[in-house]
Amino acid sequence: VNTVSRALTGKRDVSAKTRERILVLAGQLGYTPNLLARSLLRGRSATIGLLVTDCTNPFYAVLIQAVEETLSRAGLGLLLATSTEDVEKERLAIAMLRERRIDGLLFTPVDVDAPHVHELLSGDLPVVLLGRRPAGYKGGFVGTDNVRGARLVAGHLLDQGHRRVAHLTREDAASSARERLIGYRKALVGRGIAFRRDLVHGVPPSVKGGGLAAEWLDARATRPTAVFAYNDAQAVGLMLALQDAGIELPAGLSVVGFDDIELASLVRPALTTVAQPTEEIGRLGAEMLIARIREGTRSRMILLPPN
Amino acid sequence: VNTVSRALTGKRDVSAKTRERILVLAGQLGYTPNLLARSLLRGRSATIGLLVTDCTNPFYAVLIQAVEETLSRAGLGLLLATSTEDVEKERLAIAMLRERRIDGLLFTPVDVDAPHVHELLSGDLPVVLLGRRPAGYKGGFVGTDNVRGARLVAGHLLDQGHRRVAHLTREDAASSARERLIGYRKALVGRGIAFRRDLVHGVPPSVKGGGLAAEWLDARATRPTAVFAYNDAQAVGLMLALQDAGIELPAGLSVVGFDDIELASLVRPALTTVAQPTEEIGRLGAEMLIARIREGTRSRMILLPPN
DNA sequence: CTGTTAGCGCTTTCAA
DNA sequence: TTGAAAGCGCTAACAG
Repeated sequence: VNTVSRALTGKRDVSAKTRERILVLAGQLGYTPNLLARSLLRGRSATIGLLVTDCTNPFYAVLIQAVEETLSRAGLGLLLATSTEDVEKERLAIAMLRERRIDGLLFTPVDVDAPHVHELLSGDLPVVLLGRRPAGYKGGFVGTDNVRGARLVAGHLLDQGHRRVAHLTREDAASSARERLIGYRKALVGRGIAFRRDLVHGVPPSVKGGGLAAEWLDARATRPTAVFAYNDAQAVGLMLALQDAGIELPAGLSVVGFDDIELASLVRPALTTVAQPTEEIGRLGAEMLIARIREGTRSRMILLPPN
Repeated sequence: VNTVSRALTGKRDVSAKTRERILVLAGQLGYTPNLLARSLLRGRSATIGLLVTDCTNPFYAVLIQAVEETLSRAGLGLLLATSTEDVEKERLAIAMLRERRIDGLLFTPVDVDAPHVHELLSGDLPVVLLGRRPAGYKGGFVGTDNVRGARLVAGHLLDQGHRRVAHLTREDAASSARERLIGYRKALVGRGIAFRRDLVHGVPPSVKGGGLAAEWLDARATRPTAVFAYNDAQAVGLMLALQDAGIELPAGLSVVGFDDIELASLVRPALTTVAQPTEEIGRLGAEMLIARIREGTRSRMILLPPN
């Protein structure tokens, strides 16, 4: 048994003849090593967990793809789980992944302040957070500089002369929403314009949410001249609702988004938006986790500039 | 050790008092059962593999989400791999999944006639194919009735009076493309219109591919009055290329697609298309595989009607 | 009801 | 260079 093991894993102390014989036979018999047994012994499963909120979201779809490619190049497997923005489902998913003894976890928390997230981050499992992080967190993280991105794109509207710029946000606990709100505020304040709470409105971060925002706009006495949406899906939903109501864009309302998903370039007029380096987030996150697991490299915070 | 195992897995022969003591202690110690060890013993890993070509494609994104939710409800893990439409990467991915001893595989082959696919399908691992299948295959499959869908949507164009209807296809070995071509042909022949090879053109199944198709159209002497695209991405790419060239739609050209991805409803004019019941494909595929693994139910072919 | 033993397939250590 | 033995954490079978 031992000699076979040594031959197949390419160790030195096997004669060329024996190795040859073993490899041929293994091929004929269709032998596939059992990684479960190896993992049990070594205490490492060569498998990474990825826990996101929703694969359907194009941002996560791209992220998953980038992570998968990076891991597979490193010979690691990918256990995927989704929380569908549900804290309880997230808790169960983490338990499921831990039972399977993942070597590390890439994770987008639903609520960065949930107790089980805190527990996870102070535990032994190597974790790299993607895109969302608790305030004051010092561990591994890769994400977009949301504050900067929001300031950029909201500032763009202001620089075009808009003074009543509304901001669509989301109502759940996503840290990205808080950060984009801060950037929006900074853009205003930096230009000496007062921040007005009543120009901020929370809707779901989806095309449908954008549609709801159109109703909110309609119900207001003085209409904003521009809107900075939390993400592209909202922005497109808003644009379409307005266009379908016969409003000409961008004359009737200027809209900017966030994410630069493919869709942003496919609507007309094309959506002005700020790009998250999504692929890079996935790749760097996976690489950071691999370095942590293999070399024990301490994980850092990487804030990528938006574009 | 045994008593602890029995208590945690909820077996009967443990006194209530002992069980209580064990559960409390396990909680305090943060004990998580090691599924690798259990799997090694039982010969089942409680984990399913899902091998798709590309997570970025919205069709697969929805599929992955549906599969994940079905599996997690059944207490199963999901090992995800992607082939990026590359046959060799696909072969390696299958080996990777087998090493990890998945209990079954949900699979979208790049090329249904590749030797390693044949080998896989005649092996012992329970497999359910999604969306694509080899000719004459008799095992587990869930997919859309592409022939019927194509006939439906191409027929729609013909019924509107179009006579020169072109078909965009893809050039690789995807069985879905062959089937949609057959449906297109049937729609023509059923109405007594001759099939013309020169009205069929292969481009990549993406927005960009649709853009290429616009160039192909321009280069033709007599222009088709309508186009049936392989999928929505192609259709949208074509529409945008024409619109950006100043052509009015649908007056200048009628376009229909296939898939009914979200994007189809977000372009203007909204794209006429035929819906694949994507979520259902994912859910039924996963359920079929679970039934096969747990009850030994023989897997069938399920051809879902398009919409 | 509880404890002991064996063994899943592999790799590490040590002996031949 | 090869083989034998031990043990990773768990559960099935059986003894107490």
